[in-house]
Amino acid sequence: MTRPKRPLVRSGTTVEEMARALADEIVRGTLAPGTKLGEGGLGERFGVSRTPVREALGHLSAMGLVERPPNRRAMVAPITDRRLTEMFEAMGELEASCARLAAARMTAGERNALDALHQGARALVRAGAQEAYEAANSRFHGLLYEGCHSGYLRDLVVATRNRVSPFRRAQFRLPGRLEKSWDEHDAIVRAILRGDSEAAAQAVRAHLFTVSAASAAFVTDRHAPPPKE
Amino acid sequence: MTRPKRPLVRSGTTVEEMARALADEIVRGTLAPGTKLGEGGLGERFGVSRTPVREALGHLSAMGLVERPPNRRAMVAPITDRRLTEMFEAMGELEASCARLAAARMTAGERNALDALHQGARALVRAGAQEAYEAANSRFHGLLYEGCHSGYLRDLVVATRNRVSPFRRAQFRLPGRLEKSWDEHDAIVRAILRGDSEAAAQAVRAHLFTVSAASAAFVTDRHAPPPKE
DNA sequence: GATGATTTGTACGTATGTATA
DNA sequence: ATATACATACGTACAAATCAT
Repeated sequence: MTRPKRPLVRSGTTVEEMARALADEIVRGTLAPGTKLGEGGLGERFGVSRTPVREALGHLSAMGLVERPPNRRAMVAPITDRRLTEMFEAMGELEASCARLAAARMTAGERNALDALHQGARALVRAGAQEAYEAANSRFHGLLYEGCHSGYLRDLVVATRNRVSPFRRAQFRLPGRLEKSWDEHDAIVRAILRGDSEAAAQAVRAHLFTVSAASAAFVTDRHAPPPKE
Repeated sequence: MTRPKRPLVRSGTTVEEMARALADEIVRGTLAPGTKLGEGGLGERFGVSRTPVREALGHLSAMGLVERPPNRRAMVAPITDRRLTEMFEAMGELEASCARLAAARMTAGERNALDALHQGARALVRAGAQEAYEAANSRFHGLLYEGCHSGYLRDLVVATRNRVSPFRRAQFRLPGRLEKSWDEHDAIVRAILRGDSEAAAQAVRAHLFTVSAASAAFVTDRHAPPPKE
């Protein structure tokens, strides 16, 4: 919690650092939706004045991660159940688009990398290595995003993924989820390897649908957003 | 119970006003990509100090409409040909997703409104009313975005549309473009009215593909982004 | 409902970094 | 290559709005 002075080796500007740090905490779930973010408090915490804090909040607000009502404290964007459902759905559509394009465009090297990663994950499933599988899962989807060879589409899907990520973290704790996830990935990989765009898109939609359902099982406790400070 | 102390005319804070105004000019093409936006100049123009200007620029930057290199003047985001192609492609995918969902979810009223608008536009095509058709075209696509009943997906597609809009303005000036556009819309409407999701998605992709090609014909004069001011 | 304490919105000053003659 | 001009990054000051009592 002690961030006394600013490190002289700055990767970018102070604002970017803060925005990244905060975005990270929001995405990781450390900062729960609804948490209020006073400018003064943040400034103290990061050892800067309110000006850069405000700018960072501006970025996060434009990213949709925080809400900023005029003259009131900013807060981590609370998400209604309806909005969350919509985001999962959009996520499915976006990833399906990625997969459709990836099936047609991936290089041989990319296809091999995808398959290798996927086959390697089989061992993690058998071992029940939840953490490791989660990481492999992230890389798997990342390869899909890159495979579509469209930076813009990748940006959209990554942004959406970040916004739903606090809610999908726990899904792998459901019994049997690892095995099912691997099987679903398998259908995706097969379709892509044989270059079947429509099948790939369809498989991804099916996969994301179950992810959405599994995640929803962990989000039963949100209704109206009561300010939880 | 509602007692807004502040006149609602002032639709938000100064920053929001400026951000909207600038975004509008960028989207309309009044501010060409590459145009440099000095903080001092903008502040003078809007009659405010640099602080709110900076915040507005932060918003626009996060939206991707302006680029903000550290310690240098901000500029209207220059777009490479590659990026533009990617955005048109993503636009097609997003609208196709909207259409797929719309075909399954639109209410009877929404279907009627879509069909009515479309049939009405036939007269505009015959009259060669370019301006009017362009407006009808906007409403047509807007109805698709609403018809998917997903606010999040709508936001994504609208944001993308705004970013490519400076480049698609001129497409209707191509000879025969109005007729072709109407025919393509017709395929979309028919698929939606009969509830055929896949056909609707496919028709939209085809439509956007030709829009992209028609627009590209007007964007032959951009290569590397030479600072143009 | 009125009043004092917080917090935000905006202005402006200074230091530092970048481009340019 | 050096110096000059200029634009940005951040800090501080104060008014207006909000909230808590």
